[in-house]
Amino acid sequence: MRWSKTLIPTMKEVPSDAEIPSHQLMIRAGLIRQLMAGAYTYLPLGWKAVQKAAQIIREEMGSADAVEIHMPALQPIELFDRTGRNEAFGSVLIRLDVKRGDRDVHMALGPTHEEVITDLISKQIKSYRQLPLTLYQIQTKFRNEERPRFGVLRTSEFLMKDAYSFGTSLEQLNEAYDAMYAAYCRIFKRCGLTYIPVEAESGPIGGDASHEFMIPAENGEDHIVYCESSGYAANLERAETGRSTPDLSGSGSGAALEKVHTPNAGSIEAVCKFLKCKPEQMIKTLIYLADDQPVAVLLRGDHEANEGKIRRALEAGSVELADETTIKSITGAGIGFAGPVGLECRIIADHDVPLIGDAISGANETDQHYINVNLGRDYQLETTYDLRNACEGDPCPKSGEPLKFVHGIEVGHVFKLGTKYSKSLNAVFLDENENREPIIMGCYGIGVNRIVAGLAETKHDDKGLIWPITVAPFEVLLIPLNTGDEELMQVAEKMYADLQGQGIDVLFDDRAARPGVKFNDADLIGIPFRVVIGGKGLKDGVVEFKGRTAENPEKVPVDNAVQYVVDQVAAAKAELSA
RNA sequence: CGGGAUGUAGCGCAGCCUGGUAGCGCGCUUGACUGGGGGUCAAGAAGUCGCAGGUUCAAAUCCUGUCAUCCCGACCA
Repeated sequence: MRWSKTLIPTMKEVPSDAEIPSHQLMIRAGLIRQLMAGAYTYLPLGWKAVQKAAQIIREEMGSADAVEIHMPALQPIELFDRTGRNEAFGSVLIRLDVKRGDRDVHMALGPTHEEVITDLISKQIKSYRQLPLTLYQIQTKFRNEERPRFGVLRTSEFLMKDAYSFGTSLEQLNEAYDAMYAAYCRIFKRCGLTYIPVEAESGPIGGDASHEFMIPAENGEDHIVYCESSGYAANLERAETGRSTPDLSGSGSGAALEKVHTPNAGSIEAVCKFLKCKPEQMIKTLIYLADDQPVAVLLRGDHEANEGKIRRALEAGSVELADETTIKSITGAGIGFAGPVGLECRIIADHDVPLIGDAISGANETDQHYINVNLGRDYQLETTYDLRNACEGDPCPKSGEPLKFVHGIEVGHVFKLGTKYSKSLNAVFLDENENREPIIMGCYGIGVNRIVAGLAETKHDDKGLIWPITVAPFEVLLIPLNTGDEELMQVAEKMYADLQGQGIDVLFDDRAARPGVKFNDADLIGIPFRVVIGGKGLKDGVVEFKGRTAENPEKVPVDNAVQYVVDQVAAAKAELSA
């Protein structure tokens, strides 16, 4: 491709709307332009990078025996009604009511494709002999994000690879899952990404049924909890702690329980300000409804409740925070004044609660708190659970070493779905004994845009992008320094043609711009290899070859240059092969 | 959806407080010089000051409303 024939609008200045490096660089390097909040046009360089990532995904899906199809973005709302997700998606689902003659057609722009593909399979698969099967597509997904942000990392319209596996048994599901997991590792390695597979919230199947693939990055929205010595890694929702139930015989100094007036102090923060104490000194009492039964959950004041853990501890199907009426009827007080002392409902506590001596808690009376609350004397516990989000420094569940935290960008998610969709959409097969069974499904997503944005976010220096050769929009940037020099241009044109002839993806900077402009643009757009043809070098019969991150260029004889570049490109690719 | 900020030329910004001819840098066009890390000189083009209403002799500037974008939070199958 000739620079003069394509559109690469590079920018010297940082756009004011872009905060994080990937957003700034993708705009400055001419990869993307914003149309509106959460919707971006991919310009030639950006789109080529996306296509290269997509091609790697296709190759690895193929190796894992997944087959590509293409499903509509337009989907009938009725399918979402059948799975209950019309309601569950809420405002995230973009609904369209379209007139056709005298009737309204209700549809949605697909936020994902479980419904569509399960519907397809329910009609096409009848026998266990047709399974297992894994299908995938690369499609634009539409989600009405409440708050699109971080450039291309969170948008309302994005390109996703989604694969779905269909099997007759858990064994088949596990095989498909493992194949996808392995394929994902190969994909992200080939894309040159630094990634961590982490355990994620797994829903109804439990166990190791879900992993997310994260790119560690300061600006990532997800929180990863990990342990260096055991290799344990999980997202914050999922991460367990290695804490255990402490001594439950009693706590505190023996100071007398005392009720204090705390007017309008219904939050941890307000109570701390009023009583001049720290949140760590408080017992936070949250009233939940677990399968419609009220339960009080005790946590240390500075800790965050984890509803997944609470649900599992209670062995409940669903848990949600109780409404104000329920709280009043159980505690006898307004919101913010619940406490364990004298509370007449089931109470479960986090491991850290018994360790708080002379604690402060609500008195189950509006505008009243207790101080010097102690286990054994003032309230009782039979055991404790892990009910809160992990904190930095908590013991690792495997090694007991302190857990560390890092932010991450989620680029992939593999998930064992089970029969949620096959049951609601009647996707069943006939087994060997003529029994009708629901198909067991898995789903596996990759955010294609996020591969590109994640690379931009994590692979750059102060001059610009640094692409891995596999995803780089071009492999080689060929720069003739003086386009007015006919002799030089003849050499350059020949090299351009020869490199293309060797299968090298080369961008030819044929602009009549000054060297400084070309060099700075070259660094900004981050093509892995740069070949410079200049008048001085040519007199000595050499051109300059430089890797994007190399300190200095190497001089290569003109006659060997093409072969040299071909070898370097091959070597760089080999380094990233899975 | 709560909190905060910003809309002036393609990009980055000043001007607004204290109303009175629309500014700067980069980029763009033309010409000359120049030619290995965003060069110099000269001459240009380009803006309904986000939009609507109001106050005023007069509004980029003051007032009201509205739209858009960004940031923090809530949300994110």
